[in-house]
Amino acid sequence: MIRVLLAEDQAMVRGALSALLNLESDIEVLGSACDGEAAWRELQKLKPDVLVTDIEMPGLTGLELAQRIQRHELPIKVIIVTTFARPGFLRRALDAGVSGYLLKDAPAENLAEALRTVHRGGRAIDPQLALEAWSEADPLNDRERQVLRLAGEGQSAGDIATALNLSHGTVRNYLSEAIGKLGVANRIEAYRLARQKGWL
Amino acid sequence: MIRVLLAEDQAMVRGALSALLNLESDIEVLGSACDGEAAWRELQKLKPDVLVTDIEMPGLTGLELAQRIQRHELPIKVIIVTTFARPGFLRRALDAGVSGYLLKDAPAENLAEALRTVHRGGRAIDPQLALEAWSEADPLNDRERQVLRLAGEGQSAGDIATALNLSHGTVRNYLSEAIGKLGVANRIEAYRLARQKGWL
DNA sequence: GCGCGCGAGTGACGCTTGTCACACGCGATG
DNA sequence: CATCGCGTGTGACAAGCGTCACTCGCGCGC
Repeated sequence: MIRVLLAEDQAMVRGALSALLNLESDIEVLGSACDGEAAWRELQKLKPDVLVTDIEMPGLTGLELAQRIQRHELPIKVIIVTTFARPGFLRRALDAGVSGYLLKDAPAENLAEALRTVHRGGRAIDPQLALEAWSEADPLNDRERQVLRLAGEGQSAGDIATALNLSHGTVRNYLSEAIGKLGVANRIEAYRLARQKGWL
Repeated sequence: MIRVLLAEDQAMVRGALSALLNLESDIEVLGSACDGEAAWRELQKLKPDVLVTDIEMPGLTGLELAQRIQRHELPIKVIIVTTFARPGFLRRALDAGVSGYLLKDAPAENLAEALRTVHRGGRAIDPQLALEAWSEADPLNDRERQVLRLAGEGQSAGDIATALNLSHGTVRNYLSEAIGKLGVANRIEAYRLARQKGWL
């Protein structure tokens, strides 16, 4: 019997996934949580074999949750199930020691299958995403990331400078750098591209 | 027996919802589709009582699908199930004659309940969203919307002008209008705000 | 100690944006 | 018919943006 905890912020999807897994005779859904912190508490109480978690959740994200499990060396496998086919996310997930990474685009049967594979000690990584993940590294450095994030929220160079205690000119230099590295024409495209790749 | 067709682009969520609904003894999932066009074809073949559809799907969106059903006066109720609590979306959905509008944030039991209500001829609208929907009207006109959409993709005034067969100055006038109406400082914020409200 | 790279800042250049006042044509309304 | 509103276009201006060449200081390796 594979004992599973489910973390997913959208209640309807959570309920539906739970129904889906409970159809399997060798899988038991112990419980579910609507955010990372709740999942962390349940985790310690219920001690499941596998945690199935989304990435985007209020408060603690699925990636941070996986990191925390790794740091505490808990004997719990992690499977990430997410909407986002962002190579950067998969990379960070692997660094956090997760055993599975599936897309919500994948057929529903894959989930139970992945659970079994992981429970047996294997790994279940979306194959085409795995390729992309190693093909392209994040070219941005920390400053460029910070600046780009704020620029994407509509802040001007001046605003960003104040927020980061930099000079207005330096901010524009970083933005220019980022735009150049990403091969796009302006900050908006740069933000969109970086975000889509999961570099944020 | 309530006969249901499911339209949802994310295969895993689709499978999970299907499993969820099939647990109910009075509900039968006839089939499912992964985009709007596929749903439209299935609809005519299977003639379900109720269509449960997401909004964001490749090609034809759930809203457009609902409009099409309304125009053809098909005897099929529509329930929208979406991630987005955007007042503008609900508004457009109601204009398209849908009977239900649920958020994926809502508890999973609500879906079956909503299906029954709608099948009985009632309506199932997320209550708190219903309030917001009438509080704020979309201040943008068609041109402003088009221009803002393209601006949000990083296109310059010149690019947008070419795309819409307008002059470069006119595009800037529209953008300025939109920025003013939304009370923000630049195109990026304008895009974000409009998008969040569902005015897009 | 010297040079090197790197983070940060400066100043200048030309282009893009955001704003505004104004003009034109056209359909609706009086 | 005159007039209004509306969509569109123009021209001008200031501010912001993207780029580049250059500077300064600091830590690191040789």
